[in-house]
Amino acid sequence: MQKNRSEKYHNILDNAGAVFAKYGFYKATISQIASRAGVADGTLYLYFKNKDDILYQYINYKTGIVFDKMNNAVADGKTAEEKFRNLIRCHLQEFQNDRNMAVIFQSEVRYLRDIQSQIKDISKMYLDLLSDIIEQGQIEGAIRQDLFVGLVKRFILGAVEGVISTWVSAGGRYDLVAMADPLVDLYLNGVKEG
Amino acid sequence: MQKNRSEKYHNILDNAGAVFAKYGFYKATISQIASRAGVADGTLYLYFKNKDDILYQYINYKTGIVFDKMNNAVADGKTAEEKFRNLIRCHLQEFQNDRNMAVIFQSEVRYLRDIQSQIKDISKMYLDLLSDIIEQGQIEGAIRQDLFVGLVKRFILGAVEGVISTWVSAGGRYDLVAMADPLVDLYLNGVKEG
DNA sequence: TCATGGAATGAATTTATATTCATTCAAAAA
DNA sequence: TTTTTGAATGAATATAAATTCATTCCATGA
Repeated sequence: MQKNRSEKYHNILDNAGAVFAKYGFYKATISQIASRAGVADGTLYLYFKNKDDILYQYINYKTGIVFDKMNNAVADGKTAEEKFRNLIRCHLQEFQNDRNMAVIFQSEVRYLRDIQSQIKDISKMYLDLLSDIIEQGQIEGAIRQDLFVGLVKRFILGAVEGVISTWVSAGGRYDLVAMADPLVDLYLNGVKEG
Repeated sequence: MQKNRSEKYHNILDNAGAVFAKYGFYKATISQIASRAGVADGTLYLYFKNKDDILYQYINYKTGIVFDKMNNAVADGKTAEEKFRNLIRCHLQEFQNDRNMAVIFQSEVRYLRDIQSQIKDISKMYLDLLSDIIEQGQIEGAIRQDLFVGLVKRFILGAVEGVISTWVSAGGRYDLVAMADPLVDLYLNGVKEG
């Protein structure tokens, strides 16, 4: 039953994620995390430098996973539209699969900003993926030329985050991934008749 | 030079906003706020119940102002498209005018969620305005009938918030309101060619 | 069976800061 | 000028929780 170092590290990280998601970083206590992880308070300090470091490691770890999945999703598409649809679907899928992560990414905006220089920055990677997709789409003739690309990228990311945020607030009770196609339709065609 | 009760109250509120925006709610201290407002620590407790109450009052106050402006902006438009454009422009304008507010609304998501039942909820009001605009637009024949309205509303709000968030991260260095028209164009027409 | 060393423990310590309240101040009234 | 009264002060207090570290545990190997 004894776990190796990595298993215990990830066990603490997972439970920290649950506690951070439930109470928020500042209201969460070391004791809550330790007791949920089934270890003593002091044990956390064998694996992490301090409380901040727990959140830092958590975000870094989760970011790495999502990072890879999104890159793969995009690589799986051929046309710009396929790549784009894959990216949005993957995004929704990953956040639906890990609600704690979704809550933390959404709630600890301030913290994320403070550390985003030392960490793989998921937003930056996302925006870069979108740059490539848009450029490819413009070459293919599938996407308008007269776009302010910087704005379009923020527009797209903001809207997905908004949709995820609503899903989180609703307690994750509906299928988030089902939003992918209607969402892509809105991005592509807008809301105007005709 | 002595201020009446209301002036002093608002002076504390403004300075609290600046400190919350700079350090975040939890890292901000009562002493910082008091000293920035030019009063003693204890004085804050003559005007506010406790630290939480300061943020609560701040949000409530700012929400009320923005609330009214947005309602007026929409009322000033005639067609759905005018109303919509006025709303987006007003939104960007108000947040550009008050960067501290923008930062706080963006950073204290968790806190906002925790109190949003006791407070005028700006998101809810916003989504309700959008419902009306979309419905009117569909009647006018300017907006598609085949829309999932719940999604469209979150899509729109999310995208504006994303654009504001980027502006905040960039230190508010460019003109946010200039984004209104290109943004509305994206909502209406999407990114697809043709 | 005993000895060893690294891991885990959790009570005690430290630190930080929110909050209180006895005291002071200052404006207006007498 | 003196008194009164409510506001303001800020040093002292209370509290909560992060962090430390002397002690205990336990798996391993002699």
